[in-house]
Amino acid sequence: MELPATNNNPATIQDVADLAGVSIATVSRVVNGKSPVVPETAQRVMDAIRQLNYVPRAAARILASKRTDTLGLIVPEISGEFFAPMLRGIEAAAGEAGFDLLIHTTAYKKPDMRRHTLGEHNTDGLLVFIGSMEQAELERLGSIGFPVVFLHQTAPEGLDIPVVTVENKKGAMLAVEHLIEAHGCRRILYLSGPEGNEDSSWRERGYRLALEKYNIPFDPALVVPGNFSTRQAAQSMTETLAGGLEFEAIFSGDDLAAVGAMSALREAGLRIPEDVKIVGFDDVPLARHLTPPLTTVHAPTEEVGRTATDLLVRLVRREAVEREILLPTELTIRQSCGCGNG
Amino acid sequence: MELPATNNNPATIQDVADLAGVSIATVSRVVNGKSPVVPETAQRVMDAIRQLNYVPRAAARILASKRTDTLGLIVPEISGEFFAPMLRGIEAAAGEAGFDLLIHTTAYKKPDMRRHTLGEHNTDGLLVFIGSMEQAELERLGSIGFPVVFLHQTAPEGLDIPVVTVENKKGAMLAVEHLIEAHGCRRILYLSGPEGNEDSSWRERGYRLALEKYNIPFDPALVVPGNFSTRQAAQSMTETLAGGLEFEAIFSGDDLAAVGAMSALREAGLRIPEDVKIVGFDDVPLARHLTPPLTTVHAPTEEVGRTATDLLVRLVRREAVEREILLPTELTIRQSCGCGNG
DNA sequence: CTTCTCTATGTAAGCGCTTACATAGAGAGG
DNA sequence: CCTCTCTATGTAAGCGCTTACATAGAGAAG
Repeated sequence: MELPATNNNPATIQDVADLAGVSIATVSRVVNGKSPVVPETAQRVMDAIRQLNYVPRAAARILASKRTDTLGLIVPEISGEFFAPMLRGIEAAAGEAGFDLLIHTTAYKKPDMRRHTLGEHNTDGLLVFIGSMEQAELERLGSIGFPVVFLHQTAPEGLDIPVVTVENKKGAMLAVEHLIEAHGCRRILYLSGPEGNEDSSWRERGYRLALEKYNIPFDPALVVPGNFSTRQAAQSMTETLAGGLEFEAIFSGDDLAAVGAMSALREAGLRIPEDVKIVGFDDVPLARHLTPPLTTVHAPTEEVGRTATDLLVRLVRREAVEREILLPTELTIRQSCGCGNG
Repeated sequence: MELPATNNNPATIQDVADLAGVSIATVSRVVNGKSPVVPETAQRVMDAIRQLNYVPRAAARILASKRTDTLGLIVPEISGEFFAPMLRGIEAAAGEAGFDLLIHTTAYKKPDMRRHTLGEHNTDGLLVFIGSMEQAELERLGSIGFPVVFLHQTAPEGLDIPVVTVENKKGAMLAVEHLIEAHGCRRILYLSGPEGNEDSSWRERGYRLALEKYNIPFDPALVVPGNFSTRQAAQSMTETLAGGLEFEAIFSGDDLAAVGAMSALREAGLRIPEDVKIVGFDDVPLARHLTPPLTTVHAPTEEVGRTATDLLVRLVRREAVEREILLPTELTIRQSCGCGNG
């Protein structure tokens, strides 16, 4: 059996050029669909490419063109439920714009060994999720004008970095107001997110504003750490319950914590929503399937990913972009708040 | 304020060499920790690197060295609950071995535009999840001896590709046997995975073997499509319930489908486990927090990711590897099967 | 039939690294 | 003191592309 290529190495642009009887510049033009190339020539080149199974080496392309056609994504951890839809949005938008995606998670990494895994040397722009990059590195990137877009986090002082997030405050207000108006709750617990988390701060602010609106005094004891984590929320709630704190409802900073809280409540023999009502935030895909189905603030997570990516792509292309995009949230009423057929 | 670099472009190895008063070869040696370099020289180079904020361009490195130090991961979709732990294992193992991770999802992609997003041109090896790569491309990679490891899927005929998966059959048997032995169930429904899915086939086989063992005739009507999807399982179950099919328990091909089934059951007014018992497969993080907590076959998903990555790294280094690794599964009993304090 | 304009293609100079090979000193041994 | 070994460093040749610039024909215009 005759082999198409004489040597055993993967074909290069030169091999293709030779086989097609053209110069490598022409091959490059055909591959990139640029400049004028006569259809016949193009066809010859394409045939040669197919015959040799030619695939352009990304590294050579990048080195020569100074573009990577790759977007970087830095997240603390790809925690399932919440992140999946966002990632889907990012993937889709990046793909449509012709960019690849390099993902890097920073959780559980020893911070000493600072190999620059993602940066200007291997991406055209970076999507940075809340709390996953050092200030110093950010400033460095900012100072060289490298395209960066934040997700769910506004830029630190002095750095002009666009951000895409959701209407946290409004969503939280809607949730808490519903608990107050529709269900007459007055002692509402807030299951907060991680210390310093911006989403959580805004949501707490919305929570407080709703209380204020109905002249319900804010009680710091009712703010319980949930850490946006099922496990930690469950533990917190168990302790809180053991402590004898009284409350009629929970507004959870996110759905994952709500799941943990529900789990703890159930174990303590409390019924939802009869004994304790609960509403979450995010509306993760799973929320509707919980028992009872979780009333929660719907956040357009996939849309956030998509929007941020579009923004980044425009930034990479040096187009003008908005400095902040707030995507709308709305209350999705199911049964955990006491509504419905439950 | 004086700027460290005269030009505004990011520093290259040449700039570092100039500043440190050495040749670029020496800088390269320092950066890669190779060959003998006198400590003083190394220190001078490191100082220069720091001063210039030098970061090696990945593309140049790859082009010159023919190594990418990057592993590719191809998955159909990063569906939350199940995939997160696996990804964590992969990320961790790749990082520890000094590799970056390029992730590519194939779901929802038009198959016509076959840009080779991941391949020998930008990775040293590929981790391929079940059903996410075309046969032809696989054969091409196989023919050039490119390192590939399969996740949850055995290699097609004739291709010598190692696979890492879990003891599906054994796990399924354990689950179904438990339902039969401990709870006296005889009419057990199997909520199957996607058509042709290997995990699902093995699990069904385990299900059948367990039935056989107890002389329970297999009833094809009891195999209901769940598609490993919460939504589709819910829909399927709703239809099945409406059809009046009788059964005492459900063995769900995976936990996500179990969630959907539970949701449908609840809506139909059926109690778990009193009216219908259910056990899942995978033991996703969420399983313990469901109502009632889901009895399920625990699969070491993170370990699968880690093991597969280790295997791939060894393959990349041209070391000998096993052709198939089966990680152990075990039954995690909670309350949805009727056990426990529920 | 020139000369001018285009347009399709070729030429060649890098892009920023790695690495085989060359080379220069410094000791060691005689 | 001269030669022989080493060892630390320098030299330079690519790696496989992109792209500015050069060039060659083919018409169009005079």
